[in-house]
Amino acid sequence: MPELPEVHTVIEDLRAAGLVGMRIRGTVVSWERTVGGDVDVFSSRVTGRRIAALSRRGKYIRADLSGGVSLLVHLRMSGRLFLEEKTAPLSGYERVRLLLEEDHPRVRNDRELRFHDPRKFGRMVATADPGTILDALGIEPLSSAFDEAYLATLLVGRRRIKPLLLDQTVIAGLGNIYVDEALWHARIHPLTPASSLERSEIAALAAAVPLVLRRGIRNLGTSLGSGKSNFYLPNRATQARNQEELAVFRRTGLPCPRCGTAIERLIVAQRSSHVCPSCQLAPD
DNA sequence: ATAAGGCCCTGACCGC
DNA sequence: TGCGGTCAGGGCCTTA
Repeated sequence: MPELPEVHTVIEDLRAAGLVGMRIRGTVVSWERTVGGDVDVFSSRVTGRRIAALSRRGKYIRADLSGGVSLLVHLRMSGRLFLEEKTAPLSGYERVRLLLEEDHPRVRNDRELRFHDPRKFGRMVATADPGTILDALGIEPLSSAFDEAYLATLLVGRRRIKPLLLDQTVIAGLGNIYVDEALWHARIHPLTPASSLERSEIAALAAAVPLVLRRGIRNLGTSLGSGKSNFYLPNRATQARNQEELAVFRRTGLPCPRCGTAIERLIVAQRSSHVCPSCQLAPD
């Protein structure tokens, strides 16, 4: 599911639900690998600590806990976070549950943060040194430092543009959806060598990336798949509506919103990619 | 640095 | 209904 806009939405949901300020009074881990393999170490690092702040870095959710510990959550393909009453029924897909209590105004301990993850790819890591993980990430594409000049420096000597944009150590937060959308906006084919982009194309891409991300955030994320049993919904599932504004992603055979040509699908870096063959000309 | 392929996992969906 | 193949929004690892 989640790329930058979806992770952003999840964090906003948790903040609005009152997660910041709550204290972790215990854990229930039912899939050890989610927490890095050692349940006791994980539990002892987080138990008793207060959630002091929530933030995002790339596709990571970062919860800073009291005592200098940070909890890093990566949702990968199917992870979701729910702040729920402890009496709410379990789905069977909860891999980690953080039992919570509220300090104020009077102590309640009837809620828990549930990490729901059918495919078990997600991770929840407790560490005193989050920089070890987060410092490896590239630039935040919504920061003011991400501009045409900076993007140009990332492209020098590099090969195909799409794998470059998906590389989290280069730019942090883009995934398959928003890369395809940004390339369509900039009229760049995903196989184009990054080092061959012209100045005008770099400028277009530098504008398209934040454009598609901000639109995604405004729309509360993209929710794909159909029907009731969609595993890939962000928390505000019923409100996510960016899928209605996608130009090319998973729109194979449908008309390009700009020129009407049928959208085509191809594989780039083992990921499905979607292009308008008229707007995005393939390299030689 | 780059690219391919395997792997981690489960569920939805489609054709037979 | 069952079975097998394909696909999935991510990322890590190994091999050329």
